[in-house]
Amino acid sequence: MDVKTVCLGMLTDGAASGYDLKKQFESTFGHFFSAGYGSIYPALSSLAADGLVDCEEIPQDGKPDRKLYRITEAGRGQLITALDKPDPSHKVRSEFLATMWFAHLMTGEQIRAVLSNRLEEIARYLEMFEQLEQEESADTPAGTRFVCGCGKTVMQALQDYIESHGHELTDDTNVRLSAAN
Amino acid sequence: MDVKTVCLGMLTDGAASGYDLKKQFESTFGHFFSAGYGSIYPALSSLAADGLVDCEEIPQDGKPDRKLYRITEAGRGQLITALDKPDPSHKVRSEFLATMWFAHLMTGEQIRAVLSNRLEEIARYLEMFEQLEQEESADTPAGTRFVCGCGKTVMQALQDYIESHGHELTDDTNVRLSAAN
DNA sequence: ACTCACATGTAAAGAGTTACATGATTTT
DNA sequence: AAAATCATGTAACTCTTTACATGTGAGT
Repeated sequence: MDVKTVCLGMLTDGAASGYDLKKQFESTFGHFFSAGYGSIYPALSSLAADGLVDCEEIPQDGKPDRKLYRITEAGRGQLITALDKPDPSHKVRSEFLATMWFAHLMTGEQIRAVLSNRLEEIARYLEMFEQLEQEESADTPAGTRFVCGCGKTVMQALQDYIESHGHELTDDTNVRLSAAN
Repeated sequence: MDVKTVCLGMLTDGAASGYDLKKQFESTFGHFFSAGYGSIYPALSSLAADGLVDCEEIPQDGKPDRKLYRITEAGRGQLITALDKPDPSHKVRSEFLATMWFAHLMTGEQIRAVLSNRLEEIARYLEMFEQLEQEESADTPAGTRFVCGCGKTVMQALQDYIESHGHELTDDTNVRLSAAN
């Protein structure tokens, strides 16, 4: 599943512009799938060229025309086909964990900085999840609840782990540093 | 931090070949940083060209010469510089979660297949973590323990969440399907 | 007989990120 | 006065993935 397919899926929620989709990539999708304008705009153009979405141009003054995209029947069919894969990937690419793997080559100060920055980002995500939960209503799709629930659970587990085991990294480094001096 | 830097870091553990590094990418690093031969071999060549690693060619019969790489002092310096970033990224790209977001467009059968495949992969990782824990000794670096601990904790949280909330996805779909028929 | 492990590498293709280019309106 | 929001898009660059290319030896 690429950016094109995710955009197509987002449009099942209603018509939207590339700018609108970007906001969704930053908020709700942010913790598991990111995309920038450089992927989104070409994706929408390509979907339109394939007849999977329709585009309505809405003139505006002072800004470029707003392009409102709507999924077509063909697009819906294509999306349902794309969703029919029994083993979708789930990939993590973490410079954070790679860095921590080599913690013995760092100073305690460096490690603490990395850890505290990570905790800050986790806290930002957790705040977002809590806000999303408050906005939830009876017609919030089960998929949305599930994915946000996964995100919240995983972030909390990570937060707990860093808070309870992070010190082991700096303790060890300090031992090594004092032994070396 | 790219594949080159991670390879450099792996070599602080002792000399290794590209083939050896690949095995480490598949096992211990597998859950947070992956790389194939197509990235590893060019990375090692490039590191050697920059004098960050030395290469010793060991003739073998029937197989290509084994190329044993060792990190140099320059390489160690470069690695320590690369590690000095206070905010390393931690990115997830999950087709799995994207698929589940759109669960209302899928059948209960499709959803159950996706969920059970995900649980199987999680179980494989958890088995690996347990085996690694048994192999741990007093001189296992703190970084290794920490990263594996993170992985195990997060995987368990995800497993628990899927097991306790997965049915909400299929329940909802069944309601929708029977309402539609 | 077949498959797995060992062992290296290249080349093309695919995908995404970053930087650039432009510019009005609203909020701080 | 500065920064953020709205709004679109391209082009170059970086990086990874996949497919190809080759071949032995050991285990099942």
